[in-house]
Amino acid sequence: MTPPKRPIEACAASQLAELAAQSRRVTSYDVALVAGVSQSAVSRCFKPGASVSKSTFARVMKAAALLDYVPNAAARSLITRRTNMVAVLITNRANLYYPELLSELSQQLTPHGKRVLLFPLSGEAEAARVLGDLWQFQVDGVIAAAHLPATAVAEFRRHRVPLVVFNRLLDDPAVHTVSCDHRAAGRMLAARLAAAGHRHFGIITGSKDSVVAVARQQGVAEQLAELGLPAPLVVTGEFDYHSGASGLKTLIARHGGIPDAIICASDVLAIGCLDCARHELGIDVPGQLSVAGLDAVEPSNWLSYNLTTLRQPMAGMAAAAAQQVCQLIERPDLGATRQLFEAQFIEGATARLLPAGAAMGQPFSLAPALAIM
Amino acid sequence: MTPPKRPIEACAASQLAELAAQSRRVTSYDVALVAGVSQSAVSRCFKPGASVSKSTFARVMKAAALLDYVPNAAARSLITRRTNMVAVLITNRANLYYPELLSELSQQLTPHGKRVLLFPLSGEAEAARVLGDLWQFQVDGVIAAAHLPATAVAEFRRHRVPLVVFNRLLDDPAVHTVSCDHRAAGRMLAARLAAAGHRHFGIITGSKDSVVAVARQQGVAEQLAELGLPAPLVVTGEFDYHSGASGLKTLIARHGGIPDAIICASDVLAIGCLDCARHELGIDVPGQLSVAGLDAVEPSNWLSYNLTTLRQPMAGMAAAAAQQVCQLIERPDLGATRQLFEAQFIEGATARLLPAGAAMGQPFSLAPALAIM
DNA sequence: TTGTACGCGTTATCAG
DNA sequence: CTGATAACGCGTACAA
Repeated sequence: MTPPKRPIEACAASQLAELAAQSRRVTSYDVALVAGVSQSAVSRCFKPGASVSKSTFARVMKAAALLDYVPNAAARSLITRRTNMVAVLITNRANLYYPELLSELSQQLTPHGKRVLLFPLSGEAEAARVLGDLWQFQVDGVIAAAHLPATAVAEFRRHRVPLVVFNRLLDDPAVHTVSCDHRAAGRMLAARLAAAGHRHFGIITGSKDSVVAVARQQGVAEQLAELGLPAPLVVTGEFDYHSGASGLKTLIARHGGIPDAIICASDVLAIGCLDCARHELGIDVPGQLSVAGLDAVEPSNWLSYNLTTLRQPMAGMAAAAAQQVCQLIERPDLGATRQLFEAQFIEGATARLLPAGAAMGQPFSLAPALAIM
Repeated sequence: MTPPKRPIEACAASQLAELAAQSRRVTSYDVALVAGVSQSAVSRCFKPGASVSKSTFARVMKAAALLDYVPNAAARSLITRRTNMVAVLITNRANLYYPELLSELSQQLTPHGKRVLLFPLSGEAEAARVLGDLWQFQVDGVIAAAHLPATAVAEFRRHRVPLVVFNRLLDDPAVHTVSCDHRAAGRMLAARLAAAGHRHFGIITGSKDSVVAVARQQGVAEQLAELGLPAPLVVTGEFDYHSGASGLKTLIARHGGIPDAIICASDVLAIGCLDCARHELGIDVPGQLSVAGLDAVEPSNWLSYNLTTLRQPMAGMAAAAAQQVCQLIERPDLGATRQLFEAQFIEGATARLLPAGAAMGQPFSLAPALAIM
């Protein structure tokens, strides 16, 4: 195959014509023909760090540009066994309440050359079908920010797909995990509120299949028990604004009055509770009632709310998950790690609190509940 | 290749051992060997609507299950020229303010057997690199909910990738589009406010590269001009809560007092403006000032705000975009369509308004501005 | 209905 | 540094 005497442009034009006639797509072979080199030379030009001479590289790139050639990822991954895709399993809830999660994950994966393939999970029943799809795509790794059926982890292992579980702690310790320590967060919040003298706690939570909410609730209950305080009243609804309001009313009815503090399993619940207390029931928050959320979504720090809550370091967690899955893709046999992030306490103004650091042995007017400690 | 006399399970076990030894992955050929059929028979079993006998189908499926076989999408798409992936180009802004967009798109594409491959765009500079990546993946189609560079549309055409542009109207009429009619929405809002007697308008908008915001602002300005009202004062900031507050202060300074109505280019801006007016400046809304948003994100209908705003029918728009791109994938030569959706007016309680329908010729105490009409 | 043979577009190996 | 050749795993005419 001697280099054609005709100028490369003319050569490209005739090649394009032939391509159109046969309705083929542009391949590395076409580029090779136009550039007057072998097909493997073209391939090498598109592989970073391959050994190609300056001059052939230039010819090939020019030909490629003329023909609008791009390497076909499907063909490439057939042989490299890399698709450069990472699957993200995500529930609609996570999608709605942590919009930054997906952006962060994508942003963090891009520099590694990976793209996000989205697998939304609405219900548990869907999981099986979705996983079936998942294997077909031969993704390099998976980040699961959704509830997985019990058998799923074993399946990932069988199919040898690296898995990083996000924001939930499975029983299986051999699973790579990046999560906020929701139980510790619940404990911290309960401790801060108890220290400020609250005795009677209510909890408003969303549907029970949220592992995150359950862990938080556990933390709260544990801490209260250890402090010798009465067990919290628990009301379960959905995770929406309306459930915060109805939860508050139910709690008041069940407790026979306004409890001291209400902890909500999400900020949206807390805001619903807060609005209902202030605007509907005329309750003074935090004078008569302390309300705390758990999430620190954006509206929680708006002036109208200024919610007492806990912030998950979402960006950092997403970055860690991305990092972790990429590492796992390079070295699949790495031992399982559990990265636990600490929630950050946001004081806000919807709960009565002692100044930070005042809880321990300060000469402060201690509330009755503290005397028990 | 006669069917082995050994039970299929034993056959599968030895095959698996061999696979592990060579660290190959399970292929249709392995399944064929275990099931005692040809490779193409296996292929047919995984193609819906192919002609396979009941008995071979059963044998193949059993063998496949024993080996954990799934067809390799990369290899398949090499032949079929379908990757079953749809790229979604999305800005971080859209990601944050319309979290339901991605869920809806995924949900709507799933029944068509398509999955979403995510391409987030932070800045315009990134677009070129992202597009380069995009072609490699050979996606079946693209939904663009981000600003595209002027040359991009031509590139899509050259690469023969079906494109649906979401929520922005390009000049090129030959581009398939699904969008809310933002200009009409702006006009409607301005008209309603003008009808209720507002004369002096302010606009708080986000950065200028949001086509959506620009279109809305145009609509407002046009309508006011047609009604013979003074041109609105415009303040540009970011799209966040804080910019709403600072925008309000700037507007008051520039107007030399409180304007009659402020229209914000997004609900978050409006809420920032509202909170600042009420909590910081002590302005009575809507008594002294009407505030309107443009988006109807979830917080806008919370009791503390109850914002006057316009809702985009996001779910419907997402469904239409998904539908459109799928249709285009089947028939790429379809003529360009522009689907325009109408925004829904949400009265709320942050703007003084006439009862709906009262604007035209009703015996109503007309405000001064209306006399001009 | 089933099997044979080939091609999809690339990367990897190896000899020159 | 370059080119021939062999995979990669599957779908699909075509013949049986």
